[in-house]
Amino acid sequence: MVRAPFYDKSGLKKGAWSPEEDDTLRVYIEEHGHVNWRSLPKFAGISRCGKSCRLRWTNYLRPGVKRGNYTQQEDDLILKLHQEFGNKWSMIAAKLPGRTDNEIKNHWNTRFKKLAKQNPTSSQLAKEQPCKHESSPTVTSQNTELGAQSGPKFDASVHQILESSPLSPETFSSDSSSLSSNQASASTTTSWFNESSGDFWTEPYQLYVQSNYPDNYMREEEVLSSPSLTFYDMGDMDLFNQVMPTWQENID
DNA sequence: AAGAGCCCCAACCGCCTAGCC
DNA sequence: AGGCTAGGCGGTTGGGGCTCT
Repeated sequence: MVRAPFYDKSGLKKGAWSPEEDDTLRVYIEEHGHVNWRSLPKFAGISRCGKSCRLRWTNYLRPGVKRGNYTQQEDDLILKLHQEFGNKWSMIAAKLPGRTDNEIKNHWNTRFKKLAKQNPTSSQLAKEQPCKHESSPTVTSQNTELGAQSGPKFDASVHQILESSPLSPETFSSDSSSLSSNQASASTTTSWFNESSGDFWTEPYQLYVQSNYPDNYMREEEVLSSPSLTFYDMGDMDLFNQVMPTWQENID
């Protein structure tokens, strides 16, 4: 499951954490806090880099960290927040008490790969319907490229789902992703949306939103009133539409 | 039963940003 | 203003466990 422990050139331990190391780190942080991660391992007597300690603490040892089994509310909320924030896992995690960005990221990746695989209609749609981002030449060329590179149907459906994701073009390209480059393509995407017609695209977003979250979750109105709910949120409705039925079935 | 392939997730890596000098 | 450092973030990888054949 995890990498086998080993020591790097500088003598720092890497790979899986032992229970003893966990205890040492937990006890030290509970007693002294974590003012300086870089010097923490030295004072705590752990042969790890500070970064590794921070990660272990935030993702595993920190009190209140929930593990496994996502509730339907959490799944729904992750979907919703991903529409707003894209792959900003830390921002999504901030709205999900007890969940870490790393865990949500893993959950999203594995869950959506699985769902995309289970939903053959999405790959069918990719063939039969023009890509909704077609107005963007850059994205279109990338789609073609990706389609050629990846053979299996599975990949096509995954790509289609992820293309609908806010950051998808850049995320899937070989270039590094950035918000600004996404925002740069906003105008083309928006123009596509404005030109489109049909019930689906005019359906209110609320249709897909459950309003019965506990108070500690982000409230629906908070999401809807968010100024960042712009072009890509509506673009992501495609993703939502494809995945939600399967998602719900799996949960039920 | 056993080998192959896939899934899942902890951990790592590289980059970016904020803060300090 | 520019360089340095530490912390944080998102993407990727490694490998044990699970499922399939």
